[in-house]
Amino acid sequence: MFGPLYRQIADDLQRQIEEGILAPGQRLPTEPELRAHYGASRNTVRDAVRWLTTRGLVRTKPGQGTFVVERAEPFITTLSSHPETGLGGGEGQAFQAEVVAQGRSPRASQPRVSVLQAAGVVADELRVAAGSSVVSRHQERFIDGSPFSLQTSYYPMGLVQAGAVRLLEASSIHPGTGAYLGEILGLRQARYSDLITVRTPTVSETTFFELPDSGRVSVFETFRTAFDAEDRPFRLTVSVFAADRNEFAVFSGVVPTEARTVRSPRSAEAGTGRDA
Amino acid sequence: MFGPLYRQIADDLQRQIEEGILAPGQRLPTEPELRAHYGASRNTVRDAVRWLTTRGLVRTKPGQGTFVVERAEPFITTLSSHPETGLGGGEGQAFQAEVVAQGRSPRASQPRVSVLQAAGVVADELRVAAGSSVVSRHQERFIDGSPFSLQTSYYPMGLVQAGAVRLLEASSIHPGTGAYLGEILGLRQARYSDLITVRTPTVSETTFFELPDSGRVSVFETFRTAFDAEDRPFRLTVSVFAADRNEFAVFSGVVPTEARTVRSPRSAEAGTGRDA
DNA sequence: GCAAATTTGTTCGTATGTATT
DNA sequence: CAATACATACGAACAAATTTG
Repeated sequence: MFGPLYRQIADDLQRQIEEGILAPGQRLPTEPELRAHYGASRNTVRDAVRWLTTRGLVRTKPGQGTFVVERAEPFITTLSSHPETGLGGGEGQAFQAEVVAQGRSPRASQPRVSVLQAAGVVADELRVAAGSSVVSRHQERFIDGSPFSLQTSYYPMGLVQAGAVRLLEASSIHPGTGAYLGEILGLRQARYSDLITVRTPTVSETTFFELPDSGRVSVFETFRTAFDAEDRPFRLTVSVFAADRNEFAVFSGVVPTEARTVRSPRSAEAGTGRDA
Repeated sequence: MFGPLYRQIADDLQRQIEEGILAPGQRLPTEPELRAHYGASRNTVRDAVRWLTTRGLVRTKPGQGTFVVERAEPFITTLSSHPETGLGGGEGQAFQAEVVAQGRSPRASQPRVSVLQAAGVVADELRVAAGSSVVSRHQERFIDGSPFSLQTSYYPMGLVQAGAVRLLEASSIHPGTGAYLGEILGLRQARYSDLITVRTPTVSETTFFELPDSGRVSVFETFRTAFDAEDRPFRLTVSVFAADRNEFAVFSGVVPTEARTVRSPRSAEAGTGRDA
């Protein structure tokens, strides 16, 4: 046996978790029990448990115990546009449809609408002057009751002045904001570009997604800029997803409709030539 | 003042880092110095430093000290296909071109070629029987000398039997494997699908990417399945990237060539309505 | 509703080991 | 080899959260 004692204990517990001896959701032995079992001090067994916590294998709850984490079945969002609707994953109607298609149940909060001054990415992507007004529409989204995404769309105030006054309504626009803009202004989403990043969550995101306080789970942040037929940007949508329960699919080229299904590769990890 | 003492110390150090009082690369005060400064025990200042370590703000080096981490400029990989070449980011020639276009310097190791039995995702995606032979071509990629990605492509052995014997060569295939398959077998990549996931790194990935041992930085894993004109899969490419220095872009719809540039939104984060 | 028991969280102290300069 | 700096390990006490009686 080699390495520090706390690592040996952590490795042994990790092995038990991976072999299913300690099943997901199950409580680990308490600190005094581990202490007796491994003949180590309390601080050392706590170091071992912390090692597992940092790697997301277990979660400690004060007053209750330490539990093996249960991994949620990842939800797959399609980022490329659907051939017919031109809509990509996560957007209004596409979100609802995609969730239902995966046999799960979507819910979205009423939008929180505000008018603010464009700055940073918002001004850059919408190509408006910094300080000019933009409409922000923010929604919280849930799947099967669990927090799924935080989404904020920004529209230049010019769209409202041109007649799209419902952008300021603090309620969902049926059948969809895109359709509404097409109807009122003849605006058509000709293309869009997505940028996907991963970063550490903010405090409010940690709260919303119920992430562990360790900073271990990061969030996906996608920036989607939509362009009209004249290639002018008219919307920026910033979405945030928890990285531990979301995956993204992208299709390129002509895709037969029946082929547009994906499943997570996680359930069948063997055979990729990875090490253990 | 509220919260545990170690958090107060950690928050104060974090503030100093964010305000630039402690610049990237700079050494933090030593444990005895922090101990004197904050009037806390050594274990407590160590808890504070660990808090920062877990969140990736600092890095401890035995015998040297604790240092503020320097964040590498993120590299952006385009996942959607290029209108002309049909190639997506990360693939052979596209990788070289994209890196150079961002003003950086690419390098790839010679491929490690092996023949193995298909299993799991590989068998599923290539639609071959589990246990049948597949060719695996593995490469390590570097940008500006830093480890960038681990990439493994899997081809059904049937392609070799049909005449594409160079797939077994343990050297790069010029001008590209895709072009070679087109030349020899008339195989054309009509479409592909990508799946993007984030997971914790394996041990060998931690070594290759020189990731902190804290398990904090996760890796992107992309699964790209390429299909021919008859919509049969002929290649699966699994790529792994460090999540702390990579981003992905996706373009949909008709995209003017001059619009196909992206920059990271990280440098201009203000104005997205996020909290601090 | 309250009190006791259980379980993890925080903080101190001390000693020794390992890596680097 | 010596000095410096972080890593590991032990012990002890009290606090906070939760469940149970």
